[in-house]
Amino acid sequence: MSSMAPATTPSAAKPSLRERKKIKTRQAIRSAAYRLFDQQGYDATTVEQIAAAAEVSPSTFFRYFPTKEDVVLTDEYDPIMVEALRNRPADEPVVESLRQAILPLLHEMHDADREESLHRMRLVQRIPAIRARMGENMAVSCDMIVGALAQRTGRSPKDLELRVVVGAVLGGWQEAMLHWVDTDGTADLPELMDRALTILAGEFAHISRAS
Amino acid sequence: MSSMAPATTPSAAKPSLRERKKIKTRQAIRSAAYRLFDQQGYDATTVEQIAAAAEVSPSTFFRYFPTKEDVVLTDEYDPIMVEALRNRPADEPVVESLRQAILPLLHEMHDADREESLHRMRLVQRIPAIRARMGENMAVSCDMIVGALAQRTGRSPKDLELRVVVGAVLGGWQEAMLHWVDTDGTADLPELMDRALTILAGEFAHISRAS
DNA sequence: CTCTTTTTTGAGAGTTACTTTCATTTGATG
DNA sequence: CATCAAATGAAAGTAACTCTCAAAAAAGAG
Repeated sequence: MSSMAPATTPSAAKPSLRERKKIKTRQAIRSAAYRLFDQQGYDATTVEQIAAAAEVSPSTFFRYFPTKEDVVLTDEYDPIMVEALRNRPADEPVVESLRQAILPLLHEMHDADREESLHRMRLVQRIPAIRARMGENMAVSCDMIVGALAQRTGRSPKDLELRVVVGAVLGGWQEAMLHWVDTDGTADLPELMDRALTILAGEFAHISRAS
Repeated sequence: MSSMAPATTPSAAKPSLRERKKIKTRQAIRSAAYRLFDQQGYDATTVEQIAAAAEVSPSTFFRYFPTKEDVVLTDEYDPIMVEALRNRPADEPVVESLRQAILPLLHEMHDADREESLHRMRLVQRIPAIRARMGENMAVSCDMIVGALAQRTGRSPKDLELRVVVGAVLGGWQEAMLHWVDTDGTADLPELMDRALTILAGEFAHISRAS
């Protein structure tokens, strides 16, 4: 999902020297950026400063991150999520599949990167530009998830039901994450998300049709 | 909600000459912008071109629209929505209040501005920068709606249930609108949204707890 | 109508994110 | 070592957005 974690080396096999250098540079840029964001704020920090602090040229910065926002929002979980969704039984209800795909991800994130995730979500909450990009990532994730589910269930990717359900779950998810930030990360994130889904079940159960 | 319509003169009483001029300028800029977007695409159109086509200076452009994206995304419906939510009975279920507040808005939009809404949503769908801003507006709307509902029901604005439900409804709403664009606006938007809510009710009804 | 006050506008210069190009370096490979 | 491909840096360019200040236009009072 949007704005999760910056990949804790996803099972590296045998990185060549070049790869290792690339990874190191990437992380050097990122941590320099976070340091500066903390010191002077996001907007007040220019890309040139980040590049200088990481000891690379500005052009190198943009080679690693297409935009300044991408330093914060790099989503490495979408493919995992799509894969998880593909492997669910074809006749499982959509929401249940989503739950089963999301919760393990949250657990992994919670165990491995809690501090950094919190840091990142705080920026998402505070900086409009980042919130905006988060929204875009959301839309992209939504498309991918809908695509995966459509394929699995043989429906069209334009199917109203699919899209609405996925959109709703992601919308609820985002709010759950923001709530988590509001509590300063004291709550248990996966448990929070589980609760969120239960809430939705309770709320929507009474709706039929009206107008 | 985010990215709806550019206000069809919301019950104008007696605009002074100054006001009238302002409105005219605003619309001149907007229609010039839409014309150019159609001709050359959004990204290829610079603010200077828009200003020139509308016969104002670039500085004037930015006085009317803080960013280029705001030409497309100007939300005049949030206050109406909040007002509608305040006037609902205090013990009404949250989702029902949302439905009752949203549907009339969609009807109004559908009757008054269908063509322009469609035009706008097409840009939302196609242009990443606009989609991003749409996401941000979404978040802002979400906050406002949560705030209104929190006040009405005496809950905290940080209340998990409230936030998750509102987030989910807005997420579903957005997808419904995008679906509407996919059908080229042939569907009836309010009916679509009503259907979306019904779908959610059906989907979430089966969830309880697991893990 | 005239003078004063306030608002709107335009011109221009400045900042910064982001792009593009090209020459140089540096790690990989036979 | 020699050759090839990839990573880097320097530098110039674009366009969105900001800021300042002075001119023009409207509102209001005498």
